[in-house]
Amino acid sequence: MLVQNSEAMALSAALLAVAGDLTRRIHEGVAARGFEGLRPAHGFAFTRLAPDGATVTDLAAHLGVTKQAASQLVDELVRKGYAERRPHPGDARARLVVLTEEGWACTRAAEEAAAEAVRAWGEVLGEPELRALRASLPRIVPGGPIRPAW
Amino acid sequence: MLVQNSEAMALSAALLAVAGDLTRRIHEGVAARGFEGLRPAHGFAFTRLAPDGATVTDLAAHLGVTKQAASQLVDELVRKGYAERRPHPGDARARLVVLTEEGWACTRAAEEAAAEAVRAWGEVLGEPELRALRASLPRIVPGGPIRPAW
DNA sequence: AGTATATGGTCAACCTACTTGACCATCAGG
DNA sequence: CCTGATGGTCAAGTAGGTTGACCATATACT
Repeated sequence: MLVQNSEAMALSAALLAVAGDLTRRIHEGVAARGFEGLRPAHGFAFTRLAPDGATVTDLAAHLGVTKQAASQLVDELVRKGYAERRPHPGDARARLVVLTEEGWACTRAAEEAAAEAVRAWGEVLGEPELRALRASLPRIVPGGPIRPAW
Repeated sequence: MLVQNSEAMALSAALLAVAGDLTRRIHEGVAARGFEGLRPAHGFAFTRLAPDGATVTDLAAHLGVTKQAASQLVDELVRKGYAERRPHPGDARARLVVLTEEGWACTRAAEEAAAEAVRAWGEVLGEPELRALRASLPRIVPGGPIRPAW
């Protein structure tokens, strides 16, 4: 029992360390590609806006914050030229927030940075272990929202 | 290349989702065991204080914040009865922050909550995959500090 | 149709965790 | 001893979030 708990803590600590490292690497990689003044929270917003845009309320639910906070975040993205608010087709109350071309470029930069980080893992672990990770992790929290958690 | 990037994103997203889920489960598990009013950041502080205590400056470095912020966090832990400041043996400037008995109880609660979460993973993945995870993850960021990262 | 209620969004005020800057006490090296 | 570096706190400012009030539009119910 004591051993089991300490094993669980070791696994948990390693996971959180890797997650922290990944977040930092993506953030730095994005900044290094010229997209500055962005925080990780913006990245999580991008993942929701990317496909077809989203409403402020959708975004708030995705990020786990109030819609007021989400609205402020959108303000910031709009001010910096990464997103824009358009009228919502089929609901005059709502507004559809979509990425600008600059927003898409930033999304691609984040993907490149993530790929770099994952390549670094591959060099340490080797291909088979990396594939095992790729197979295991998505099964743990299947539909899990990707958002800041602490 | 496009495939590689999107694979990397899928792996990254899964990892962040698992990390977020783990953080949430530990937090809720600790609260469910009667330790309320604690944020995840406090947990990260506990992991540093646990062995033999630490100075405020040590703690600040561990958490990646200023020593003033660390000091405020210690104030809070002291006020809630989880830690206490003692004179530092061998350095009259410094003060050693150590866990109280309540602090140790909370640490054990966090370990139990983490063990519960990991057990849930085991039920989804099966023992072999879980062991593979336990073997792989610590190799990615060997000495990585466990701290909030976004 | 007509009213009532729910929903999307914003404005304003407040809260909290963190920062920067100044400062004091103590340590360590000449 | 001085002198600079280090551990720690106090005070004030900032950033990102919250709660609460409010308007416009959509949806449901007679």
